[in-house]
Amino acid sequence: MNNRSNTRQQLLEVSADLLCRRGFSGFSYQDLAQQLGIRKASVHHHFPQKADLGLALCDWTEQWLLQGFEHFDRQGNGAVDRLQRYLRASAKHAFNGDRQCPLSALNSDMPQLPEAIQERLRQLSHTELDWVTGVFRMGLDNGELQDHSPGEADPRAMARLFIFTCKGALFYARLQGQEYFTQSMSLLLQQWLPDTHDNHNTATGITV
Amino acid sequence: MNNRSNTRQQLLEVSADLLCRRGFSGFSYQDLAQQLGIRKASVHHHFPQKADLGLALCDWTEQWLLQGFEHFDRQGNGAVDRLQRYLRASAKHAFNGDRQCPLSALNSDMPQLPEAIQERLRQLSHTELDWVTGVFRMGLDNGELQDHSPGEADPRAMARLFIFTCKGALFYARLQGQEYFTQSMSLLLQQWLPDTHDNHNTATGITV
DNA sequence: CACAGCCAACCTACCAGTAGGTAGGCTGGT
DNA sequence: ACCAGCCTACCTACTGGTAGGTTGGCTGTG
Repeated sequence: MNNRSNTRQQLLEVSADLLCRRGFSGFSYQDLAQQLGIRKASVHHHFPQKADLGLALCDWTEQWLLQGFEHFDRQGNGAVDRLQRYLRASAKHAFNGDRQCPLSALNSDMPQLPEAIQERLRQLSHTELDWVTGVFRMGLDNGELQDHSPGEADPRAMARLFIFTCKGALFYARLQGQEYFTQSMSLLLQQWLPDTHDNHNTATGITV
Repeated sequence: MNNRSNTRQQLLEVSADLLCRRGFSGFSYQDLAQQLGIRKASVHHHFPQKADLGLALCDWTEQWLLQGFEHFDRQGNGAVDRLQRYLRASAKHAFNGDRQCPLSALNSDMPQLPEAIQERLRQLSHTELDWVTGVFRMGLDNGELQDHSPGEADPRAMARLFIFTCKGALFYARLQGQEYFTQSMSLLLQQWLPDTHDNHNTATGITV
């Protein structure tokens, strides 16, 4: 029984893991070969240049993201619940093994990446932003969320702030303590909950 | 006239710049030597191991931070103005030359850094958090800021959220567009402004 | 003053290790 | 016969780091 290029898939999965742990320039073909028990030249057979692997990792990441979003949409009940699932998944991914999200990882050494990957990366972050924006729009529409700022609420701006904060918190919480990720995201979400009496009841408070 | 170890200072400055642009493992002694017009071995004379340079960079960064904070304290008028100065300085640093803040840069390749540097890094992020916390406490005390969430306002939690968001926004705005940094930080700050009629007047709105 | 000694700062020349990448050969399934 | 998949063997470039030598300015001492 041959693996019928199972190896390629395994390479992608190991790469994705190493990417999150050490960044794109933080792992080598040697690392990949070692973990799969093959030789370095064999890795080059599947991904001739490391840039090819980079592109493939972008595709892999996109699938990973979309699969997550689909899951949150299926299981989630309303906007706030979806966001909380997103946050819980993010925290689990990051803190089980000291990883970053693959997007942040690629973003880290973006300046020295080929232009093709940079463009793909912009596209990826757009995909994520689109989903979160959709969730915020849903929350604003059904009254789960509201923006107390003057003017009309802008779900895209809120989503952007949400993502920026989430990524920053994941990043810094590795250093300062995981509990601060939860704390910060709760504090952010709190401020978008509508003003109700229940809001002062911890039972309905945001718990990520 | 000898430089009387001017070289060491220059090495630190070039290192700090390269750190922000490419991360700690993203530049080499060869790079430093080239930029100063000396040989690689001479760099080793000043910093025998790269870890020594790392530690020295932490000290350098601390001075850089403290100097900035002192500046904001002297020039700033109240809490919100201080925060805005902090944000403007951050944006200027980051977007003039596609740099990260040195703390984020070190944080990026933290896992593969020696323990001594990791500890120093925790200390550094504490220094930053302390200053921002102080500013938030000032703002809460003098009524410039308020937290609409239930329970007593926690200036440290607010400061943490502020910093996380700022770092995340700096990081992601390189990819998505600088203007979103300003937009997001404004949106965050807006929600901590007290509810006044003026708040609906754009003239007194937050502009970073 | 002259001179010896010291030392920071720099140099050339090297090391082992690893990076990404290539050339070409073997093998087993279709 | 073909070819994906894997191999050995190799390349160049570069990494952090070391050994050992040269220079030239400061210093204390006769």
